[in-house]
Amino acid sequence: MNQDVNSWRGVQAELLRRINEREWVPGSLLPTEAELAGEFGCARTTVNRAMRELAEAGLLDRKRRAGTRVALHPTSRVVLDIPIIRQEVEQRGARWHHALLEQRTEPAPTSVTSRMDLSAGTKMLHVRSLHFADNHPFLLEDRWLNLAALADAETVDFGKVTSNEWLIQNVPYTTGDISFSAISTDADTASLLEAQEGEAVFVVDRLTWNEREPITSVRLTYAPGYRLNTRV
Amino acid sequence: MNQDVNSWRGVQAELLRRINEREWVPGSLLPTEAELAGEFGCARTTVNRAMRELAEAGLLDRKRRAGTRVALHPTSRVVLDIPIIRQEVEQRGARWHHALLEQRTEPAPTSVTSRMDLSAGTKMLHVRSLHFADNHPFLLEDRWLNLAALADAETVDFGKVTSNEWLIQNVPYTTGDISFSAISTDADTASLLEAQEGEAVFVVDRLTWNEREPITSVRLTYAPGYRLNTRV
DNA sequence: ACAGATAATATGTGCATACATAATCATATT
DNA sequence: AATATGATTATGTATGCACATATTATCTGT
Repeated sequence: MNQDVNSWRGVQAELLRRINEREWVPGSLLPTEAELAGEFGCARTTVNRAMRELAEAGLLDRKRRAGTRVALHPTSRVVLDIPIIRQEVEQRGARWHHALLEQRTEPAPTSVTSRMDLSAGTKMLHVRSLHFADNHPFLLEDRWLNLAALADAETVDFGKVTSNEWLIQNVPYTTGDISFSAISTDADTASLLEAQEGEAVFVVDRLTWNEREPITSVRLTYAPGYRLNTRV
Repeated sequence: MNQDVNSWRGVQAELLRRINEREWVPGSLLPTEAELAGEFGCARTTVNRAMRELAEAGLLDRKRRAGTRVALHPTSRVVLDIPIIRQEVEQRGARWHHALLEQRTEPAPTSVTSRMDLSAGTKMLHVRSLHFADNHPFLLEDRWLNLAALADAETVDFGKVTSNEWLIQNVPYTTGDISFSAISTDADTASLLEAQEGEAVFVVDRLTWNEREPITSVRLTYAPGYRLNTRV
């Protein structure tokens, strides 16, 4: 009974079929929930649930009173699961370890303070560490922690706990901006990652904050050849 | 009345608060839906919806009879909206156009055929085109189309319709693998993108197939400086 | 003590109903 | 013609109820 038309999964499957097989072309108006419920012999609630999820997935556009239409530009929505680094390495079947390069309170560069909306020259906790997969450099983590939000951070030894894991354990709910890009390595980064200077590397910049204030800004510079994979 | 405790959003907000403020620590067992419904003075259905979405988001683990627990390893889940290129350019407030560089049926290189699970040397339709934002090169699209799946494709003029838009209009449901990486430009690509040879660029490789067969393999090489942004 | 049957229970889902809300349409007013 | 007003309607959500399903706990016989 898992795919019956009177289950919401069944209804959803049938709606999907009609969308994919162009029975309902992009932009066209669908029957109302009530009509579909009649056709499928189920409750409107069931149709609603099926359609709601398709709308959340971006396949349908719904408006009260105006009805439901097949989305014109189905921007495919990709879900990336961002694991913590240790997991990412171990998932590849490699042994993980990390080395703390630097842990020091110092004035942050303006590139960091401006992004975090703090005044220039604010002293922050700067943590740099290198993560390894099977003893090869995997990525360089360069992090700035906002001491105004994380007073305890100064007493932690990030050689024992990674800053990432410490944050997950100790900081309540956060939101964040993430951006992915490609850069050429500078000499320092290249030597740490066993890369050649100027080689292209994949970079993730992440800015995290809670309800009231910025928490941390981090740049993850992956060793050459790294690929971030996902499936639609 | 949007955040009342007897609306599912209100319930969800309250549950989130308790999770974030560690009233319910990771791994701990939550009260049952019925109990929470009693506490909040709402129907179990309402609590169910609130909790269901938190479970989908990975914050809760739910099992029948066993109850609901706060997830131990909240792998943050990022949603990337991948728009079609034209939209992406226009969203930045730039004028978009594109130029077809090449459209030719030819044997595909093994790097393509192997990924698509086709025999080496299969003839495919090769389409290369350059997308512009305000007359500056934005990205290079290098696409291979499986003619066995897309017989009509050979008759299309991809100078008029982009291959991307043509595929969306003409190919039913597809799934795909996407991978993001950083590479150094070769001489040819660099000149097309007005980049310097060897400069780091952001690359998206995408492989698409339907139920039975591979459809297309495409590499999008962005001009230097491109960033892919999202929010958690 | 152990395996297997049986009961208990928390979540998962469907339904009928009711009312809320936002967009649209039709009508009346200036 | 432009604008305000109210009716209409499709979706959004809450509720009480019923039953399905997966899992755990308990009981039973050997």
